[in-house]
Amino acid sequence: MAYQKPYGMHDILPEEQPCWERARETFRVLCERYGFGRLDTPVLEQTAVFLKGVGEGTDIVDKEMYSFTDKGGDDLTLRPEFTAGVMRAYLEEGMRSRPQPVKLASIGPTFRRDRPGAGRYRQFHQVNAEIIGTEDAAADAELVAMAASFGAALGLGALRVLVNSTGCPACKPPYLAKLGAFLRGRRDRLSPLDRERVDRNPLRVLDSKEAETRAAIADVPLLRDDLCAACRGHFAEVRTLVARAGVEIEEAPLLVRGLDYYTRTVFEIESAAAPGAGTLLGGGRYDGLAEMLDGPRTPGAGFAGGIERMILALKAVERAPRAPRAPDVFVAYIGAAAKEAAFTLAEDLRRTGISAVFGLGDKGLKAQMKLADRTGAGLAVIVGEAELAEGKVQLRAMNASRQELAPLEGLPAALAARLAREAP
RNA sequence: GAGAGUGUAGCUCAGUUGGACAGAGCGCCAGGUUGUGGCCCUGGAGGCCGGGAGUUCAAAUCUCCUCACUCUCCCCA
Repeated sequence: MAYQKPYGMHDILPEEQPCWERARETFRVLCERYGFGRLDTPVLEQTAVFLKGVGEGTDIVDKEMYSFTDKGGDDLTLRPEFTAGVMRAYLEEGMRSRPQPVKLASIGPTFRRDRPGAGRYRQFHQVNAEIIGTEDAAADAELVAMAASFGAALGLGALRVLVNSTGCPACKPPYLAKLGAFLRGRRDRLSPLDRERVDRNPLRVLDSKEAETRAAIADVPLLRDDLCAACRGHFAEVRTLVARAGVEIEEAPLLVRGLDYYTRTVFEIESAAAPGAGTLLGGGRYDGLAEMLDGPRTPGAGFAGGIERMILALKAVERAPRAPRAPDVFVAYIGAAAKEAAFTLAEDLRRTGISAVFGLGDKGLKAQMKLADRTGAGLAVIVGEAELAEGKVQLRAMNASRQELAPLEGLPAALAARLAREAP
């Protein structure tokens, strides 16, 4: 093979597109229903947007970004996530002067240079929704409910919705000090990997999957018990509202997320049926993000979902994915003299709104009919020189193997009527 | 970044203790019907056996390196 796709990236072939369209369309409908406006930001941002927004010290910034200097000397980075760029746009485009909060939804490719695995790619696609400009716990609740609805509407089956609060600048630092002291006290009982994390990123030790660590920290102090009154109340309201919305949640006191900007609510949704697919959707509140980007204090919350992962989960639940849409009509012809008339007919059909595939390739009728069969078209129009002389064509119903003569004149309109009648 | 496994035609895979031109099924193309698909029959195209180096009289088969994929870990979507 001469050339290969970049490591960890993938081609999305035509037969996979129905799943993708379903994911995109489901998200679009949901955004409309929840009142989100669509925002498209550049795939590239100034590197500083992510350095400041996502945070130095996070895995994403330290080792997973695709950064480069362009020919003009600008430091640019392929977005590893949406939120920082969306906030940058919110600030730069003056969205502070719109009615608050502003609800923004995005969808597109994101890039992280980590080790590829199942449902994990270096270029992957996310859906993203942000509510910027309010601290209201109802915003958090709405996002959790929306993320869960998205999974349900896609048909992902049973989901686990994990929710936690990571506190605020008032209650988190004291807790971190307490946690650090606790962990340092039993550093020798932690796994080697977690020993290093004690100083670098103590919160991450909490959701460690290493057995020895889990055993060692069974009685670790939880932030849940040390939240300040405001955070405690906020978290309680989020849980109540989500529950009222009929979404079942699990409190996950050990859940932390790897991005610096999270405050208060964090949540993750995974498939109960396909736990191997990893986190399907995840998000939380980021009241400090705007200030990290040198903007005025602006609260916000959001979530992102990995489309590849959701499709993976979808396939685990439903094994007969929708087939790509077949054309309505295949247009075949016999003899060079009929080619022009057939080609013109195909164009006329398309202008009438009928999907038509023309028998490309100067093939014989047999080969064209075989192609017609493979495309799945329900109807074939055969333009033959003999019939053409009388202004007629053959109209063949592929499934029924029946065919009849039909006038070429007005055929598009006649077929449109016929297809409308046969449609469910 | 760490560990393990896999890599033969577009796809799914055979290929015996290293031995002569590398195979099957499906798919693709063509013919069997001057102008008709699905089933059947016949034929054809398509592989430097992931790539490179080495061992050997001889390598798809053994060794090393490299690339890609899969699965854990890490991290997350």
